[in-house]
Amino acid sequence: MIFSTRSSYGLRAMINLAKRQERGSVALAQIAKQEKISLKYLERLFSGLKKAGLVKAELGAGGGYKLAKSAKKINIYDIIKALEGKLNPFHCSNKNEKIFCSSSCHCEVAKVLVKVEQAINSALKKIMLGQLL
Amino acid sequence: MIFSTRSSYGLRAMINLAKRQERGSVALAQIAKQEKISLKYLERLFSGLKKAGLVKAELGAGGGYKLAKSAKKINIYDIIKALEGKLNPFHCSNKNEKIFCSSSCHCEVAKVLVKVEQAINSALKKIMLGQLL
DNA sequence: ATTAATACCGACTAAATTAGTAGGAGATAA
DNA sequence: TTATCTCCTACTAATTTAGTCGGTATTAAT
Repeated sequence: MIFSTRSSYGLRAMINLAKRQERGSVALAQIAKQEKISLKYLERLFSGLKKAGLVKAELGAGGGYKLAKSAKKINIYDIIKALEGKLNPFHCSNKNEKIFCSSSCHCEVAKVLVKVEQAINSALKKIMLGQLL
Repeated sequence: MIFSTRSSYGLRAMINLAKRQERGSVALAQIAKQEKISLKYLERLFSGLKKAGLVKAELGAGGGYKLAKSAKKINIYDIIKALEGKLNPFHCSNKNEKIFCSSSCHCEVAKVLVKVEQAINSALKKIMLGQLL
């Protein structure tokens, strides 16, 4: 049971970006090089971060990404959610349900699941990007 | 980011077992049938649960499994750990490390990771199998 | 205008993990 | 002796994750 590398890659990239955001937008190629992450893969991760409204892009030469708001106001929960897509920690134990259950399901296992989900979410929501710099 | 189906299957099976443990040991075939889980797959899950000291097996005809101790004293954390093998929520962001980092790593990402790990673990440790019956 | 640097996009492939199957061997109660 | 169990190892299938490929659109600088 783990977050995928998307989370560590994306978090590292966001930290990298946040550290340098005064100097205007930063090209992904630079971050990719520094953090030793595949550029193409980073591009895809940032597409998600942009959709989530966490970063803004500037197109063209000299362009790049910058944080959409102050690092102090960016929640780690939002970053990881944008990167992972979903944060529900369990498969629904009802095999017919292809979706992940959480509050919608009322089996015994769901009782555990809900607690874990709440614990993860509240832990993540307490941490702001700014605290990690 | 999810627990694998091992956790839901295993938890359901343990709950099933706990509910019937007065009547002596229960054959996995029964649980598999009731919970609609592949017997062969359940066997493998229970092998882990047995190694972790959570259940005891009785061999031969009329045999089966029973809880190694009272359901009230069995921690959900221990069950899930036995089922999943590992509970570290992140890949180490240091690509050279093939292992999962947690307290051993001191990068910025690890700060997040440690909090999440603690949150999950303490949430799981608060729940006993007996509470889910 | 042209060029170089950049984000953006979709389709594909490779690798890893998870889920599940197959075919038994060994133990024990009936 | 037989049927019912756990237990074990090796395999295959399915799914997810990681990463590549090849390009388009946009913009700044020359």
